[in-house]
Amino acid sequence: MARGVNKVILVGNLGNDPEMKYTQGGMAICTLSLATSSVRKDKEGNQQERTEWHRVKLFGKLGEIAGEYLKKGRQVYIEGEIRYDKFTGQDGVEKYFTDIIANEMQMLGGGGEGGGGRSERPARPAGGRPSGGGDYGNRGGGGGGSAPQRSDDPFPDDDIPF
Amino acid sequence: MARGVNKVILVGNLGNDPEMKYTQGGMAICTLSLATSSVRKDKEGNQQERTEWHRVKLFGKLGEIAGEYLKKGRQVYIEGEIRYDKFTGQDGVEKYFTDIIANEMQMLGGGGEGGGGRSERPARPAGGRPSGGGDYGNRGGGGGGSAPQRSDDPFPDDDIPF
Amino acid sequence: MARGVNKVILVGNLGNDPEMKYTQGGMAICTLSLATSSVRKDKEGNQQERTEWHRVKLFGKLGEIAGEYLKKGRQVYIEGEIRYDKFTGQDGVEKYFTDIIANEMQMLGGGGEGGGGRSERPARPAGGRPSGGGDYGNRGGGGGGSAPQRSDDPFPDDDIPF
Amino acid sequence: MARGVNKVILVGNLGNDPEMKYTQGGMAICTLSLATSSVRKDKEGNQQERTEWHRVKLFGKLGEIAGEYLKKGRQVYIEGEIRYDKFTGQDGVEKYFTDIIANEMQMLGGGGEGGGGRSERPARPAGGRPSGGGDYGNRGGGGGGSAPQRSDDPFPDDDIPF
DNA sequence: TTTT
DNA sequence: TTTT
Repeated sequence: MARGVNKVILVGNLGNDPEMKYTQGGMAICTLSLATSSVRKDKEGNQQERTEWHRVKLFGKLGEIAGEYLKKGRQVYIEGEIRYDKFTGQDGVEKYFTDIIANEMQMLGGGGEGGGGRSERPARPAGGRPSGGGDYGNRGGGGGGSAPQRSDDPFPDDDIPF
Repeated sequence: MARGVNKVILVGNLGNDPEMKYTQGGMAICTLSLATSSVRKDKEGNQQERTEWHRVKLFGKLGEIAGEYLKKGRQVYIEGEIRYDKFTGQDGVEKYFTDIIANEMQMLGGGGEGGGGRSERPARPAGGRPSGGGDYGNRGGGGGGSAPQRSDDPFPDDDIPF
Repeated sequence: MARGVNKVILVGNLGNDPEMKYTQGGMAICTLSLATSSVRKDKEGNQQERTEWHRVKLFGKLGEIAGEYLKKGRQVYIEGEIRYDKFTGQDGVEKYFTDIIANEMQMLGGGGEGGGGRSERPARPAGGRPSGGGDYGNRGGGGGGSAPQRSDDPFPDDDIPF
Repeated sequence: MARGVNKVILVGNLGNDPEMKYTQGGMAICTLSLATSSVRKDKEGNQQERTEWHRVKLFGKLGEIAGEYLKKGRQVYIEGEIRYDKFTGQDGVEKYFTDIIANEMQMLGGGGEGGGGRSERPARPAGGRPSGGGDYGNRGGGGGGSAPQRSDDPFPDDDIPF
């Protein structure tokens, strides 16, 4: 449920390979550094390029897929929401972070499913449980089997003609 | 899962009260007629208004909420996807329909929960099944509530669009 | 200006080469056939694929770029709005069309600028005037030269820090 | 022009009246504090509400309209892009800011044009220049010059924060 | 058929 | 700091 809309849509390229972490419960947390750039003219009429680097987080099953298939340089579509966080460091200084919490991801430019091949990174650490379960960032995360790559399903029940 | 992105975002006003139907399995199908209009200048520089009427469908729990709380004239935010359908009438003529299949809905302009009050329309026909937990939009679904249910012909009435 | 929001975001692949037409005033009208598909499980648990074919129109400068650089099979990002039209044929039968009127386009998957090379299609017919002018579908469409590939500019004036 | 997509869509309520500033050139800069909140269940199954406060900036004509018509508490639709900035304070400490740069705005919930009445704040400071035609959002702009341009290396690699 |  |  929501009071309001907080939606982000990004198409960009990865500046680095994905970074993987796992919660104690074994849930994947994948962090991407994603560049979107645009060109405009400044006051003197010169071309000016500006790049925004987005910190994108993908949780659970979606994070695992991202960690397996994405690599530095790849182009990706991300849909999610903005989350602002504040931490106070040991030095007592407050630090602010802005993350994009993804709820959908699409690899672009071909190579979709098997395309470039999986990375060598292990998909999950020993001891992790089969994901899916106790998600806390990923809305939905289909309990069951398949890997929908999206956590919104417009068809809640399945007796809909398809 | 998806190969591609098909996303629609609408903010508009209802031209009529929602229309409710139910599958044999008891799933709600709510249809909205939603207006979005824009003004531009034509070649002569005159203000020209144009209104698009979107046919929006909401299924399941989301459809029930829409049917209960929305009314003619209300402003609403819809997120969903475009679906094109073709039916051949008894006269052999093909008919084309474009629907927006909603996966998120937000009532706008206050009155959200108790606001204008529920409509008098019955929320569900006799025999319908109870409809699970309370959540706008249906990211995820799964987990808690109602079980999927089979119906032999999910769309008994639906060879009559509109 | 608008009373409401009517926004579409698509990522898909072209089913065909772009079709080009030109108004009497010389403005380009480019039509794309764009596929977005999704996979779900039906009631029996089988994978079911469904593809939507969107008819996308790009006007003016944006249409010329599309006509030059896009080709059958290419993946593209489109942002625009839905427009419903009704025509009555010579047989007296009403026909309905749904178009996506693009206001932004991004070629995906590399090959952006020079990528696969321009198509052989002429960019503009003899006698056409240098485009840009008499737009009727394209909001904005910079009168003069430049090729912004987007018609929204968040920086209306240029004394903005960049 | 853009290499990538950086798009934000927000529907929320203003936490305060808009703040207006003006550049030396007289261009308006309107800053909004916009709340979007969502409710989910935490691990214990309790309802947890979380609110994000977005800092939204609107420039030029759009900023003037926002400054005149918006007020604390009003609900608004914003479309724009994310911009990350870093400033170094006089104390030598780096500070990070995330702004949403709006390119479209829609007041929601009625009261659109004359609704609540204009605020008492002056619309523009003395010396400001007049600010062009009247249109919400600013599709269009453009006019001027240059051709698309390639940048040699769009991805200067990995001097990326985070 | 809505809304401002 | 908003809203329901």
